[in-house]
This record gives sequence, C-alpha cells and structure tokens, in this order.
Amino acid sequence: MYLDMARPLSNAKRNAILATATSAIAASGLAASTKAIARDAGVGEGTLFVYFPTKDDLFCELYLELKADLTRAIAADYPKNEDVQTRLKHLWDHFVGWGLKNPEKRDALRRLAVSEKVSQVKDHAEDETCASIASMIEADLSSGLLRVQPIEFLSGTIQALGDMVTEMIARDRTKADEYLNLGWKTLWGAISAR
Amino acid sequence: MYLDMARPLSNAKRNAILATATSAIAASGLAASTKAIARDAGVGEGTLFVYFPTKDDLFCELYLELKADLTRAIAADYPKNEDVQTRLKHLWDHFVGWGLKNPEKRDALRRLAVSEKVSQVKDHAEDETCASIASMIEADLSSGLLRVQPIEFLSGTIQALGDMVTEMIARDRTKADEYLNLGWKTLWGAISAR
Amino acid sequence: MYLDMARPLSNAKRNAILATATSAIAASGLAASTKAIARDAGVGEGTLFVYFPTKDDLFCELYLELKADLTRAIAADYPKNEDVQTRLKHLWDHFVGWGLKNPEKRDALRRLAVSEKVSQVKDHAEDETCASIASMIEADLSSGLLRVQPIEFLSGTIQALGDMVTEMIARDRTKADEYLNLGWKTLWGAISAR
Amino acid sequence: MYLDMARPLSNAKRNAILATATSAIAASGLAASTKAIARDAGVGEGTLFVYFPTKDDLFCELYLELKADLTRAIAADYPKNEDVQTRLKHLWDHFVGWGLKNPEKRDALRRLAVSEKVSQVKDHAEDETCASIASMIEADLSSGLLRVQPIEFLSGTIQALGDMVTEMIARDRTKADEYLNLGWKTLWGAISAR
DNA sequence: CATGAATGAGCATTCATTCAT
DNA sequence: CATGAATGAATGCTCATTCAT
Repeated sequence: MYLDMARPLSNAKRNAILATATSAIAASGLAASTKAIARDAGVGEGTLFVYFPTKDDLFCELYLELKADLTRAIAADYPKNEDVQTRLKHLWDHFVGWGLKNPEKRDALRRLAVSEKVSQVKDHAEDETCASIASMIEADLSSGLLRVQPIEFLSGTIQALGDMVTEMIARDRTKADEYLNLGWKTLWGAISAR
Repeated sequence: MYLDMARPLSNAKRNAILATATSAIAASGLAASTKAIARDAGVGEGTLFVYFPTKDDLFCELYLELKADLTRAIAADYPKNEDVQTRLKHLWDHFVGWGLKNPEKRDALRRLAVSEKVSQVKDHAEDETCASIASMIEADLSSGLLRVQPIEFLSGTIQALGDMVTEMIARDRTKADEYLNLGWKTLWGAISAR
Repeated sequence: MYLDMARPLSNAKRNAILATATSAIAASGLAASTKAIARDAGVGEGTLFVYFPTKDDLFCELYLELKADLTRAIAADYPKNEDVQTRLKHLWDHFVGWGLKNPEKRDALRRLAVSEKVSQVKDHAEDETCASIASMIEADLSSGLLRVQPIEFLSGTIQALGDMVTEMIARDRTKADEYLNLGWKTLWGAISAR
Repeated sequence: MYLDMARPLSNAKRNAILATATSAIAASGLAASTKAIARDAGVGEGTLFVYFPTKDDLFCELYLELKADLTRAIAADYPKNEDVQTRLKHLWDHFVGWGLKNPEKRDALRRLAVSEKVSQVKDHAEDETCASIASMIEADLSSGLLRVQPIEFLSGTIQALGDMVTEMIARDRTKADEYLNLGWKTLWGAISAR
C-alpha cells in the first residue's frame, strides 16, 4: 500500500505541533514563534513547514481543530430524549466545562478568534458549531418554550454567556459552582419564552 | 491617576498617535508597527516614544482610553430618574450603539483585550466600567425586579450580550433593528428576576 | 570521459533532469531549486541526488552538456571541402542559429558560465569548443587569408561576436536577417588578414 | 538647512555598502549575503536596508553605478579632435584598461548582467553607454571609414570584443600587450569599412 | 522637544542534502 | 533504485528602541 512512499506523514507529529502551538499561543499570543513551537513539539524547524505551509495556515488549522474540539465536547453524551431545559443545561455545563478543563485551548481559541488571518475560516467554523447546536435545539424553537429567534442568535447567546462565565470562574475558581448556576439561570432567562 | 506624570507638551500629538493606533490595530492587529502608527499620525518615529515609553505602554494606555470612552458613552444622558427597565434599555442601546458608531474603536478594543500585555491594566479598566454600571444599577438589585447577583456578573452579562449583538449586526447591518430588539429582550430575560 | 563512472540505470531520468534544469535556470537563474527541478522533471526530490551527487555537480554537468551541444551544432554538416570564408560562414550561421533555436539552452549557458561553481570545468569545456574550431580552421591560419593569431583568440572572437549578435536578435527578431548579415561582415573583417 | 533632520543619510555609508557589495559579488556571486555585505561595509545589518530597500534594489543600483563607472572611464580624456582611428583606439584602450584595473568591478558587472533582477534597469544602462559611445563616434559612421551600421551594433561590437580580450588577459597577464594589440586590430577590422 | 538614521535581535521561510521506507 | 519526510543552517527583511543632530 505504501510501497512507493518514502515516509508517510506522521499524524503524531502533526498533532504534537498543534498541541504545542496551543500552549505557545496561550503563553505568548499570536506572536509565538514557529521556532519555539517546533522545538517544543520535538521536531525540526523545517518540519513544521512540511505539515503546515505557513504560520497562518497552522493557526487557521488550529482554530478549526479547537473549535471542532469544543463542538464535539458539547455534543458528547447529549441527552436527546430529555426535555429542552435538561438538554440546554447539558450544553451549558459542557460548554463551560470544556473551557475550565482546557484552559490553554480556551485561551488559544480566544486569541485566534480575533486574528485577521483566521477570519477566512472563522465563519465556516462558526457555521459548524451553530449547525451542531441547531441539530440539538432547533426543533424546540417552535415549541413555545423558547423565544422565537434565529438559531445563530441562540447559538451566539449560549457562547457569549458561556465565555463570560468561564472567564469569571477562571479568575476565581472558588466561585465555580455559584457562577455556573447563576450563569445557567441567566441563560435560561435569556432564551426562554417567558 | 496620571495627574502627577510629567505631561508632554502637545496633547494634539498624543491624541493623534492614539487615534492612529486605533485604526492601525483595527487594520493589522497588535502587529501594527510603531513606525506605521507614527507615520500615519504625522509624527516622527522617535516622537512616538516621547509620548509613550514603549509600544506596550502605548497599547495599555489606548486600551484604557477606549474602555473609558465606552464607559463614558453608556453613562451619557443616563435617565437616572426612570424605572429600571428604561435605564437598562439605555445602557443596552448605548453600549451597542457605541460599537456600531465606532467600529475601529470596537475592533481595536477586542484585540487589545486579549493581549497579555494589557492584562495588567485590564482589571482596573473593568473595575471602572463595572463601577460605572454599579452606580446606575446596584440599588435595583435589591428591588426584586432583578435577579440577585454580584454586580460584576450583571456587568459581564450586559457586555457579553452587547458584544455578541454588536458583532452580529456589524456583519449584517440590515438586521440592526431586529437584533437590537431581540438582544434587549434577551438581556432583560437574562437579568430580570422572573 | 565518463565511461568508467558507475552509470545509473535510467538515462531517460538523467536527461529529464538536465533538460528541466535548463528551463529552470533560464527562468530563475542559478537559484533554481533542486526541488523544483526534480518536480518538473517528474522525479522525486531525492532521485535527483542519485544521478548528481550535489547541485553543483548537476550544474557542472549541465554546463558541459550545453557546451558540447553547441560545439556539436557548429560541427554538424561542416563543409570541410569549401574555402575558408564558406567554412567560417558555416560556423557563424550555426553558432548564432543554435542560440536562436535554443533560447533556454543559450540563457542557461550564459548564466552557468559566470558561476564560480562551474569555473573548474569551464576551461576544459572551452578547450573542447576551441579544439573543435581548431580542427576546422587552424590550417587556414597560415594561408594568409586570416590574421595570424592564437587559435583560442580566433575562437574567442567568433564566440564573442556570435553571442552579441544572438542577444541582439533575440531582443528584436525582426532584425534577424540584417544583424546576421552585418554580424558576418563584422566577423570576417575582424579575423581576415586584410 | 538640515535643522529638522535627525541625521542625514551618509554618502560614505552608501558608498561603502556599494563597494563592499562589489567585492562580495566578485567573490561569491549573487548569492553574496546582505549580512556579510553589511558586516564588511562596517554598518549594521539593518542599516543596509535603510539605504537600499531590498537586496534586489541594491544589486540594481550597483549595476547602474558600475556601468556608469565604466562609461565614465571610456569618456575620460577623450581626444575628440583626433581622427577616428585614434579616437576608437582610445575607447578600446580605456575599455579594456578599466576591466584590468578594476577586476572586482568587472567581475561583479558580469555577474549582475545575467541576473533576472537587474534586467529591468539593464536596457536603460545600456542606452547610456551606447549614447556615450554614439556621442563620440556617430558622426563618423557616414564618413566612409566605418561600416554603415546601427550605433548600438557598433557599441555592442566594441563591448563584446573588449570583454573577451579583458577576460583573456585577466587569465594570463603576460599576454597583455599582445592581446591588447591583436584585439585592437581585430576591432578595427571588425568595424572599419574595408 | 522632534526627528529619523542606526542597530542587531528575531522572524518566517527556503533549501540542499540525508535517510527511513 | 526511488521516494519524499526530515532537518537545521542560512537568508532577506522587520522592528522596537536609541541617540546624534
């Protein structure tokens, strides 16, 4: 199968680069150097460019991966047969939970999100997150329990409040329970019909 | 706070640099070069450093100015004698309005907010915004109309939803009225007691 | 000369690499990358180094091949039984003709000729061209029709004027006939005894 | 006059860079690094780019300067009142003399002349050399002493033969007188009417 | 005070070459 | 033999900052 292939591209290396880039961006912002990323990933400087043709490409791909990771996290174990509130609570808990469990990923995602360079792939990634949420919630928009609204508005509300709460908890972990709860009440009030 | 600093001579130059930096950051992110900022501000490369000892200082000061500008905008014409809802509606309209009227300032603020460099002054700036909102709303937290919550949580909710709505409107101006309205309902639902 | 070298298997690949290198050098100069040459030749990056141990070796060999190609071109159909003028006219026409018919080869040859890297093989190649011309003209140097001069001086004159005329025609093809003719008169005046 | 100028650009530095670039190109070809040129010129790496925005600009300017230097050299002390032959001999001697007295300049000029990068400025430089020669010789083209021909053809012939002879002498200095003389006879035969 | 020439550390990227497959 | 992933030295260029003018 690979008889004529000199050496296959290594998924392990690619992932190491992406993981290291996440930490580097969390630590130093978008100014994180490719040299440092390669070194910390345990590959040669030039190897990084075998996997990602430019630094911008690396950052775009990383953005997509992180967004996909988050999207996957909120979809995992989704209790599709429960009532809306239960299901939304799942989204809430998992959204905030992902950020708290993966502080570097969260930080890198925040920084990448404001870069001009990733703006081209941003809409696409947002569409995927939104589509994922849509598949879980859209049907409920006509149930009367939720305020009628475009699905991307609903998706945006969840993410905006989720980000805020994650950030506040990250600054003071002792408030985790209180803010997670308060945040959930806030979200439910924000999007429910009444 | 800076009253006792030795102020350089020309406030006009200082302001030109800050205004140009805003545009430059909106256009090129934090990588905007001091050379380009100085050139577009109409001053010499070295002059910039007469007014701001380092690039980081410039960016920190700019962050504070932009945050103060926004805080001032939401406090202007505040209808202090009206009922809570009217007053919050004022906050909401002015918060989103500022972002829509000043897209470069808004963009620069977003980018500066995620920089490691400004994180030192960020808490302080947030305190000021929060204090401003507190002075307008705090008393109502015990009125029963709003959900009991820390004032910074309330402040964070307003800003999180305001940012999201501004962003969505900025992407599609035809939705301005619809989203401003929907956003207000969302905010009110998010923070009211019932 | 290379009869005793261990010849690699495929002459087709070797020739493809040499031909592609010619185009690449004509297009990008000596900075043409081995990667691009290999790609355009349809072989793997590493394969190039199976046929030529280093880039410099490739360029040296290419120089020799191009020079030999030119030398072969002027020797083809040589009218050895005609008078000096006819025979020199043959040299002239074929020398300029080769450059006009093979613009990439000519361009690559020009560029290779000024490289430090090929200087080691240059004298040898020049000797061969010169020897070829010598075999055709040398006897005439004592005929009284040509100015008495070292054969390499004569050879150099033909090449210098030939290069110049080829270049000028290449820049404006409409002057081909005029310049070819004028060039021939110039050459004959340059080397004839009177 | 320079009251508002921080520091004037230094012609000495600019010339040092150009002179050093000449040596560097003579030694290493167009691959000569900007770092090495700056170092040997005694200026900072970045300083080179204050005087020449890119490496290509440096090389183009250098080409023009060298060509102008050569053009100036052949025009110096031109015996405008002598007969054609004497004046052409002056051109010949000075052309070859410049190359022999300035081997690095000559070498650098040769290498720069084949670079794609300088091709844009090449025609212009050639025009100047040609115009200079034209101003010295053009009138004689109708005298009957010289073969009727475009002035650029005549200019090309002088340069082609001059380059060849310079090169040959450079390889073996003991032949200087012989080749200079032989070259002159060759040139005169090449361009004279009979 | 205002200016921009001067600087060298730092950057993303390229490249000839090696070698595991 | 053929391949292309792997590599780190080298490159052209940028940039925040300094300081002579």
